Formats: sequence, structure tokens, C-alpha cells
Amino acid sequence: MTTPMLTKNQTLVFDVLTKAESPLSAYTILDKLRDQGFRAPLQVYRALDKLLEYGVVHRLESINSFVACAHPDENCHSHGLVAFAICESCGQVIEFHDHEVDHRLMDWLKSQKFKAEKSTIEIRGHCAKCAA
Amino acid sequence: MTTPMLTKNQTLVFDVLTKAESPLSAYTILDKLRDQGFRAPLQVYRALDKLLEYGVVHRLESINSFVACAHPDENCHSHGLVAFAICESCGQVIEFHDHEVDHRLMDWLKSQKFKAEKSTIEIRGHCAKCAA
DNA sequence: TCGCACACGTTATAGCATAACGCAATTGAT
DNA sequence: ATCAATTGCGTTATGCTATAACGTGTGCGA
Ligand SMILES: [Zn+2]
Ligand SMILES: [Zn+2]
Ligand SMILES: [Zn+2]
Ligand SMILES: [Zn+2]
Repeated sequence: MTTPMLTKNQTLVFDVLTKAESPLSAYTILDKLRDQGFRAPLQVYRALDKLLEYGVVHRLESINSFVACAHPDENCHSHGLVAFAICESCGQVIEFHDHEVDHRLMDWLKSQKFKAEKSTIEIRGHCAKCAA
Repeated sequence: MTTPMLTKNQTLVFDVLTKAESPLSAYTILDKLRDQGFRAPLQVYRALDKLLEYGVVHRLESINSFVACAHPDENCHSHGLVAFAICESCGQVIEFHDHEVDHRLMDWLKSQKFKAEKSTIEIRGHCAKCAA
């Protein structure tokens, strides 16, 4: 997916996520953008929908939050799965890709004739710094 | 985790999930149990918390729903990750385990000194029957 | 000019989850 | 026997997450 020009709201939301050090919930984003004129959740959700569609933002299902893509320039997303390690102490997220995991999962799905469309791989725990 | 005797509410919730053909949301479970005296969401959530703790029920993060474990007798859960293929047409869920995927993910996490505690692997798409 | 697509704003509502209180039964130590 | 701690339960209220439904304005090609 080639990313078209972002609209004003999309840019605001994307910038907030890019500057954040941890994933943010839609409502947290809303609060951060009230000074820029945001008033309602839909303004955030509509922007997020587009950013997700363009692949420049990921949704973390297990914590109802959103992060900017950590590898916006690689085209891994088009042919591979994305995985996340989420620290429950500091909130830091590491986004990673592993083709071996991809292929293994895809093979299994293929063996079941299951047509995959979206995937979620999220590991929660404690990062090196917080586990000490 | 050895599963202790279930309480009345836990049994009711577990039975509903066991009989269901698809994952159920907590509020759907609540509705199904109103005739048995359930009145409030907390009655469901408290039972679910215990059932999740005992490992006899899984939570599907990507669809805010719950399913009975499909392999209650295997002890895979103690040493392996659990994955789900979720059909977005018929709602059917296939629970599966793949040690190769486990090891690969665990190795990566180890290389990052990340201490994993909970994992979520969910693939959404269309099952063989619905993809036709 | 008309029709359409798209972004946007606003209000209201739906859906998911937990806080906080109090009561009752159980257990296990003193 | 008594007390304290634990656990489950019921209820009310609240908070967080997400979408429905309506209307506006703008740009653009037929
Ligand atoms: Zn990414
Ligand atoms: Zn951390
Ligand atoms: Zn299971
Ligand atoms: Zn299906």
C-alpha cells in the first residue's frame, strides 16, 4: 500500500503516535489533541482507520492501543506477519518480524485451507530493563 | 495448573462456553444466564477470570470474546503457546499449537532478554467452508 | 451543472470492563 | 470456641472503548 498525502487530522494523530514512547489508546490521543481542536472520539478513530489501512500504524489488540510502525520503510508488512513484544512495566513495545514464524503459521493455515486476512501476534511480559 | 472444583457460577459460565459453537462475549454469556439468576456483568467476569486462570477457557483479544479450551486434556498450555484461527464468516475457531512457532518466538524473546508472560496469536480470515 | 466520493464535525448510543461496597460461608490458627 | 483471613457472591455505579446516524463542505469528473 502506497501512502497517500495525509489529511490534517491524520497528520495530527500520526504525529502524536510517532512522538509517543508507548502505545496510546484512542482516548488518550483525543486528550492530547484537544488543544488542536479535537472534540470527539470519532475524529481519532477515523484518522486511525486510515493510518491502519496505509500500514503506518498498528493496533495492539491485547491492550486496545495504537503505535506508529517501527519499520515504515521496509516492505515486510506486505508479505509477512508482524509481532510485538509489549512490556507491562514501562509500556515499551518492540515490533519485529520473523519469516520462519510466518511460514510456519502460513503452512499450517494452508493445510487447513484457512484464508488468513489479519493476524495478531502479541507477547506481553517484561523487557530487559524492567525484568532485572 | 490443576483445576479445582468449579463453583456454581463458574460451572454455569463454563457450560455455556462448552456448548457454544463460537466464541462468546461476556455480555452474551450474561444474557444466556439471566434465566439462571445472573444479573450483572461482574458475575460473568469473575467466573471468567477463574476459568482463564485454570486454563480451561481462552480469551480472544481481537474479538473481545471467550472460548472453552479445545484441548483441555493436553498439557500443551504449560509449555507452549496457543494460537487461534478465527473465521470471520461463521465465527468458528480452531485452536492449535505449533512447537516450531513457539521455539522460534521464544528464541527471539530470549535474544532480547524479554521475559514473556502472556501471549496472543490470533489469525482472522475465512475457514475452508466459508472461503469457498 | 450534476452526481459522487471523501473528509470532517457533532450528538447520541452501543459494547466492553472494573471500582467499591457489603454480606455470607469456609478455613485454619490461636 | 473464637477470631482473622480468604473466597465467592450480589448490587450499584462508573469508566473505558468503539460505532451509528445525521448533516456540512469541498473537490472533481461526467
Ligand atoms: Zn510495522
Ligand atoms: Zn519495560
Ligand atoms: Zn487451550
Ligand atoms: Zn467459516
